[in-house]
Amino acid sequence: MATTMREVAEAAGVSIATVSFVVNGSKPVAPETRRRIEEVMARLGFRRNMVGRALASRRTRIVALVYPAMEHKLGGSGMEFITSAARTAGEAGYHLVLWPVSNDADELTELLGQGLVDGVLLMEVQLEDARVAVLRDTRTPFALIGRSGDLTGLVYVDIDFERTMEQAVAHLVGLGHRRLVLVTGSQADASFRTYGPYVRAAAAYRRIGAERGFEAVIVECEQTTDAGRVVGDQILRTWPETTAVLVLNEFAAPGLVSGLLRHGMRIPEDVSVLSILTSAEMSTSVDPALTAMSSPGAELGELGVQALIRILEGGDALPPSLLPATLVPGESTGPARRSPPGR
Amino acid sequence: MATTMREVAEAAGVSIATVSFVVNGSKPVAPETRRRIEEVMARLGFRRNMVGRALASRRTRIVALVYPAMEHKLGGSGMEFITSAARTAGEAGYHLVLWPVSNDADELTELLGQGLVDGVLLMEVQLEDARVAVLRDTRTPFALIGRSGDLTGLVYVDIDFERTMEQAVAHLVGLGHRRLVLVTGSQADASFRTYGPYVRAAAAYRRIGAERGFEAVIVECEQTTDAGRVVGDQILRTWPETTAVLVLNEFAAPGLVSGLLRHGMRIPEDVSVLSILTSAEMSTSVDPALTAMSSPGAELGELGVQALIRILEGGDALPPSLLPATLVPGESTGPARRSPPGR
DNA sequence: CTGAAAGCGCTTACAG
DNA sequence: CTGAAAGCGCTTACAG
Repeated sequence: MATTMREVAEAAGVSIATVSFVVNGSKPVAPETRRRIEEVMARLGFRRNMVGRALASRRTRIVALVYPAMEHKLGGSGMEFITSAARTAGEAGYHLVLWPVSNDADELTELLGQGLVDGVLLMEVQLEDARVAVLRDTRTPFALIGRSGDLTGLVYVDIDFERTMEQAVAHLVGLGHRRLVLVTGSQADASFRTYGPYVRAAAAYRRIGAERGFEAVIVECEQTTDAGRVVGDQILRTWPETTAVLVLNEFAAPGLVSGLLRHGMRIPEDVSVLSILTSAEMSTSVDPALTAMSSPGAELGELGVQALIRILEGGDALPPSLLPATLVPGESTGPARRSPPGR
Repeated sequence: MATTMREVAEAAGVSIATVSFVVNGSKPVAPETRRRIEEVMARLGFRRNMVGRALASRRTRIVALVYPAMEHKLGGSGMEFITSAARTAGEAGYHLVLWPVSNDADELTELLGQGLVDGVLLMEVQLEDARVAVLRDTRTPFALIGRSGDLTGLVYVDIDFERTMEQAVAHLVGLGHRRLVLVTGSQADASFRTYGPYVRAAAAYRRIGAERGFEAVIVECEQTTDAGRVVGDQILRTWPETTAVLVLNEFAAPGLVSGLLRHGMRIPEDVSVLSILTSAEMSTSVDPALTAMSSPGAELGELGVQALIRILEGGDALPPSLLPATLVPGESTGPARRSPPGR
């Protein structure tokens, strides 16, 4: 059905090697010969078969996106991330396969053994991650989205938690807030125990608090609306002087807002809420619309794929990229109140 | 690095053909020979290389998920859908590549020409879709998620809009509602002009209205929170006797709720809201939590891949599957009010 | 600048 | 039941 290189070669009266040279630009070819070959290729609608090419060149130009099957910590920006990764791969002549795997290292080993992919983009990396060991042992080129504990020799892109938290705090402090609470995700669940984002954001927050001289209050909370409501409660009872809450927990943020509203708090007049690493859909679905530090999902996907392909093409490794989230104004933050909230 | 079949054959003292027979179970092999080969394979950690296999068998066992790059009509259940599709493929020994393409048919033609995939799962199909023509012309096996206009000879899975709308209406009518409004997505945008879900849901709704003897009021609305608020307004002004609203527009639903609340309506005491084809995250992020007809995202992904693989393996085509959404109780629907809403 | 040839790792008629 | 051989569609030293 599809035209092969051999057919092109015959029709152009050359060897298939020569056709290969013009297709790949891998060796100089006489202008007239090249013209003839190109004309034939266009006429026959030739496209080089990726499988033959892969077998001969020992490079499939396929990369795998490996992520935990069960969870969707990616949150609302998941599709954005994945689409961006796939498009970036496509633009570089690569393809992206999806490998939603269990945490079990064996499944990844099995998949790698099939020889289908040249490299792996590993997501949702935990501070200790068995999959990183598998990739190293099998000498599979890989890049991380997010960071594991030992960064020696690793290529990764991640969110810049330092700058993200700094901007978040600066936004609130600029509005006069001094009494803040940070709500992160729960790490009670084993798979979250060493989940980088919470750990790093909390660390950055503590540092900033120390520098600016405020107490860094941090509360953990499950990734659900209900848990968000409960935390709203808890904050009002335990730290009644709080004027602003930062939430790094996309699925709890709406609950936190409605929890505060139900207690008669006005947002942002009585309490400001700033949601960190949130998708636009989630931010605007809440009333009042959340002011948010918007997740750089698409950029992470693009940079991650670029970093991986760079390794595959033998270039110098890209330096680690850290991307801050960007502040997207909403209606949930405003000037700090001067006195205790009125009822 | 990786062990090849030839190495296994040598170590076991047989031909590579025989190794192939035991790996594939494609021909009977003497028990003792088989045992020896299996022992060697285990010892050397042999895994059959997919690329060599693909080239020789003329089947890559890779399928592509083709979807429009720019839009994310999948909404909140997008990741769920894609993950389910990838896992189902994996369980059948296939891989799933992601092809976010423009609506431009050329890009798809180009990708198909590379010979990388055995078949295509086509998403977000419009009632008239150029990509379907490309797939037919290139004789690429494919299955649809959603239906295009001409269904002759097509394999597809889709949401069962008839049953979904019937259940939705039955839920509300059971609560005493008789004055309903259906809010769908806007079709002003060209790419939505012939977007199946809106067309089919509206048609089903009209039929049900006619059967049950109520007026089928339908309003279109952009896919944003703000547009949802405006529509809330419009409904209260134009059809003040409305006691329940059905929304087939995930991103407008939160706005519709807050719009109604801002006008002093109580939900569900004054007006019930039932959100159709919504993700759990979106439903629970709203206060009050939305009663919803939950999108069968994961099931669609699974069935779509199964239908496609069935074609690839030469089995009888699966009959079209239509999956209804399932009612997930929330707090946004309740008994119809008896009199005009109080202020 | 161009070609003949080996080879990538498998599958699959064809013989025996 | 097993093997020798051709071949899938390319790439890539190696010669010339």
